[in-house]
Amino acid sequence: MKGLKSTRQRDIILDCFLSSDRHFSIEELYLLLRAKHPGIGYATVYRTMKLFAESGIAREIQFGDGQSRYEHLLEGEHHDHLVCTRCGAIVEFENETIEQLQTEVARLHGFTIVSHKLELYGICSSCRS
Amino acid sequence: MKGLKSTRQRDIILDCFLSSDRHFSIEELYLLLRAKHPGIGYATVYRTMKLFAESGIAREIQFGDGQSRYEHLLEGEHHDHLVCTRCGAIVEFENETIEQLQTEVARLHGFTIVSHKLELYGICSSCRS
DNA sequence: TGTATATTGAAAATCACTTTCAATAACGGT
DNA sequence: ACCGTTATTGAAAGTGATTTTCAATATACA
Repeated sequence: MKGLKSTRQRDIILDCFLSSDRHFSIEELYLLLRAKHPGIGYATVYRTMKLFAESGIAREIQFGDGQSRYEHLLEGEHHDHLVCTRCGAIVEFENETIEQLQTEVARLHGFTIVSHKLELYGICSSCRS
Repeated sequence: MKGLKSTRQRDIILDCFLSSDRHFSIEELYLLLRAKHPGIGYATVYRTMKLFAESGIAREIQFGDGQSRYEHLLEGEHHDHLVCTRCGAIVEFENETIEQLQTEVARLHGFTIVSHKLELYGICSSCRS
């Protein structure tokens, strides 16, 4: 891993983080970790996830609920999110056409895009029925 | 204004907010206000902007810098943002095709969209040169 | 194995907001 | 204009998420 020491805590956190597809908040991850490994500190989870984000293993996302969440970031993969505002369900999607249009819009305004954030908020089918 | 009492403070804040096209953070707005009107309190600015957002005069936006910002919200108007990560410049844009594609993506996943957030982060032309 | 350096956990600190509460100001009726 | 009711205000205290501090401990490498 990119210049990071391998420590017991980091191994445990990475393991837990990778073993689920959830979009973890630190709080959730911390509680889950504590269940199996009572010794791990709050600050360590924060620090470690931040580190993972910096080294490209994880991506930090915010859905406006006041907490940062982290998701896996696989090589070169990119996706956006659909968020159900009723039950909190999160669906990932990719749309190449939208991405192209974004680049085009940016170009028209003289910007070179580095990254983007697209989130669609709505009601999922099970909440609607 | 929608059931809101007109007070000296609200008039001043609204005036200041509307007199600029900036995407104000509360902090910025507060400091600007203090210059002319030393008596206005921090909490009042927070409360008032939140109120403006609820009554449809302003829209709250977040660019991931940890602070909420507010922009004017004109009747039924909607736009997204290009943000320069170097100088912080913000450009607004609209793209009907992207909006349509979003609705389509949501439909495919069984979602009914209520709102969305699209932000493009990059480097603007003057920062690039 | 020794040692320089990084990491850890607990607690305190910070940051952006929100709430509390007593004082003050608006609004509506008279 | 005056009064009473109710909303709004400012200062300070409180929140909740995240960060920092610091002494103790663990890791990597000579």
